[in-house]
Amino acid sequence: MLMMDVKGNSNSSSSTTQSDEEMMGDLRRGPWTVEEDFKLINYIATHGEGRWNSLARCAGLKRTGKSCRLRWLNYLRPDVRRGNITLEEQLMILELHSRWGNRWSKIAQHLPGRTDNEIKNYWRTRVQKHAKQLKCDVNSKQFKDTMRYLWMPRLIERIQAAAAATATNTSTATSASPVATVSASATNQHSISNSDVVGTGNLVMAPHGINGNDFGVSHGTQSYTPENSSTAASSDSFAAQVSPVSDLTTDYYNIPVNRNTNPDYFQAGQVGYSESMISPPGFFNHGLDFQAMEHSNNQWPMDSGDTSDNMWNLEDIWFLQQQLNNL
DNA sequence: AATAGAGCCAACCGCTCTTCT
DNA sequence: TAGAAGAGCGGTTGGCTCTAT
Repeated sequence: MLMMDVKGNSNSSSSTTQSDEEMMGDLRRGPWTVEEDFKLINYIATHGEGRWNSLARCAGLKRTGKSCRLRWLNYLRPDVRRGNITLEEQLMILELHSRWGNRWSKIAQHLPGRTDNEIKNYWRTRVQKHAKQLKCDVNSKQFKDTMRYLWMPRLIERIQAAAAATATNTSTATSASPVATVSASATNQHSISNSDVVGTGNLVMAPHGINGNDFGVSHGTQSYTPENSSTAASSDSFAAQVSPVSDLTTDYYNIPVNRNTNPDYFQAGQVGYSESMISPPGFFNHGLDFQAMEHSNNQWPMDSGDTSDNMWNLEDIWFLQQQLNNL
């Protein structure tokens, strides 16, 4: 599929550089074409990234450097992940956002393969939607408490369940295999209990991507063809490779040996979920039957990786609103 | 089957910070 | 040291897709 519309006339950004101005004559905007993607990929493969304005010129792209950079970082990079945000990633986003607010790029550093843009979009479309349903501001203390004391523990439970199911399946399906047996027991060994979640102080989240192959997604193996270009094909071509629900196994709950040089990565001993998610006194005593809620229906927000946009039913919303009113 | 509305996401905008000369 | 250019960030928007009616 070739282009499409070229919208707008000229870039009036205050940050527009002289180099940009020189290119203004026939600058392209809007969606990228397959040919443009090819040019950019091939040029970067040969010359590397950086110096985006000159890169755009030298690559023969009628785009601004900013546009090239954005396209590369958000879409064409070989290690960019696509597909649904997994439970683990949701949990990470909620936690990191509670720390840093809208520091999307900083949050993205802890979610390998995810871009700040993707995380930002996730937040705006999913999380803010739920805040709206609860009729409270996404930045309000009430909403933050709801995230911290309800959603995040809930996510951890779901992650546990998924891990246990994976272990069970692995064990059952290949019980004759000694390797599988070891794997399953290892998973059980590292599984966490509810008491960890609510405050025994043992749970520390390990950074993703330690081995570069987290979540069962093969990074950097996406070979580029016109067919899997964003404009030629939708992200489905990528999404098909990504399990909607993480195949999380043992590493996630390991106390990590800090193999990442990024000082911002969590380390054992730093505040973890267990410490940061202790329920405020009486929070769960306002009539919130967490387990009953789970069993009566499974329609929690961000309830699972493949149904992360589950809508709340009216009963849930009413129920949570009562909790918020009681805070 | 047609249409309206909502959801999603790629791309753009405008600003700030950093690097270079 | 100051100004220009480059890079990066967060906010916003436009259009495509999906879903409900």
